[in-house]
Amino acid sequence: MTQSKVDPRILRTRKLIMDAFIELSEKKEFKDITVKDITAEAMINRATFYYHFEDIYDLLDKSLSEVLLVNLNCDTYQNSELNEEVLISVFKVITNFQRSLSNRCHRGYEDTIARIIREQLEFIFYKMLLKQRPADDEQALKLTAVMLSWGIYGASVEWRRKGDEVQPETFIKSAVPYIISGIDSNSKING
Amino acid sequence: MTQSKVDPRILRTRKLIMDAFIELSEKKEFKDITVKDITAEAMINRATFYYHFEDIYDLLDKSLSEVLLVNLNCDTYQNSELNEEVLISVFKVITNFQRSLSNRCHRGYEDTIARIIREQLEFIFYKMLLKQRPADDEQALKLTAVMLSWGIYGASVEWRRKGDEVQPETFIKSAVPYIISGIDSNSKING
DNA sequence: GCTGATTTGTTGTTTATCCAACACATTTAA
DNA sequence: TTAAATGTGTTGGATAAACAACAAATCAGC
Repeated sequence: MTQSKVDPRILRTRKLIMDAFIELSEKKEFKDITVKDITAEAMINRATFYYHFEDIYDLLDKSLSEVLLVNLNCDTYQNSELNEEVLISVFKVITNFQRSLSNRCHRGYEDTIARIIREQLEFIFYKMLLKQRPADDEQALKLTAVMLSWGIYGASVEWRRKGDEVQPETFIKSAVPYIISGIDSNSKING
Repeated sequence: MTQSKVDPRILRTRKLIMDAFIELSEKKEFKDITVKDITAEAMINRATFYYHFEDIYDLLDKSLSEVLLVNLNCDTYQNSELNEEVLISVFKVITNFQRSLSNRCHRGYEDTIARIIREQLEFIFYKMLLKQRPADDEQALKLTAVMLSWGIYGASVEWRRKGDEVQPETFIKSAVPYIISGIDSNSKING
């Protein structure tokens, strides 16, 4: 999966940069953070930053992806079934993640964040579907993953719009059965 | 004072190593910590460790020196007088420092730790005396600093021996006037 | 004792990082 | 508007760190 031979300096430096970015994000808004701030906090040269990232938006992208991936604990999900329990669990992770982000004041970058969340969801949903139904058409599974990711993300937006009145778990539970029945029991498609 | 041109990589790596060492010291005893453990925690190569430190004892030495120096807030002391207030303050720092060390289980290295503490005390006392009495003989001031450092350290040993019954402040206050009167008012020596 | 495994230091070569420039864009204040 | 200051992104040459391989010391169990 991941390259086994990657220079430790690269891993260390990426970690230093990302940690510095997370640290700064808790103090300032994203728009007020400069590359210089980050490299100073990370104790690395500014040129080194550009060796690893295109620009600060690329860093935002990759940092959030990684944090989310860790939260989603990808290995766990990839080895379990895409059932009601998992969908509820994923929804809870997403709502938690967005709550932690809003504390860190990334206003104005909702689109980027939304894209990152959807991409990650799509990625793990697709992996799970592939394992669950290896015989099915890949394009169909891919599209299913896309729709599920948009659906889950949309639900989280709706949940926030309602002002966090109910628990994420109870909120998503009302809709999940409709989704699951399409995935779980209606298995005669392409079968 | 310090070199103005030192490669940032050196500072960063030293910090990574020392932080890793402090981190590990909170989990294991010193005797159970290997160079490999430290370099793994610090995310650096083992060879790099030997580029910066002679061995693990050298690291212990330099780490404790630095931590103590930060605690003593050297700049502050160097710009103030060597009076009763300062001596009490220094004594409190030392007792606090030793308490934090005993939590970290460095048993068997009391001698090394004692030496480090005395060397640091001697260093700042000498600097203060030099400023306070620039006209006096340097060797005499140096010896005074040596005796003061041993005295303060010995007092901390005695304080621990009594089982932390009294506050460090009240403990040292009983003896300080005798010390101070020799430094402060009896200024006709060499004068 | 012995054997295998682990740790300790060392060395030559490769590579990621540093640095000092540089041109260009953006902001700030006069 | 202009000028000074600050931030962005790039480059070539210098250097610290990584790596692999090594001998030697230390420690474990037999």
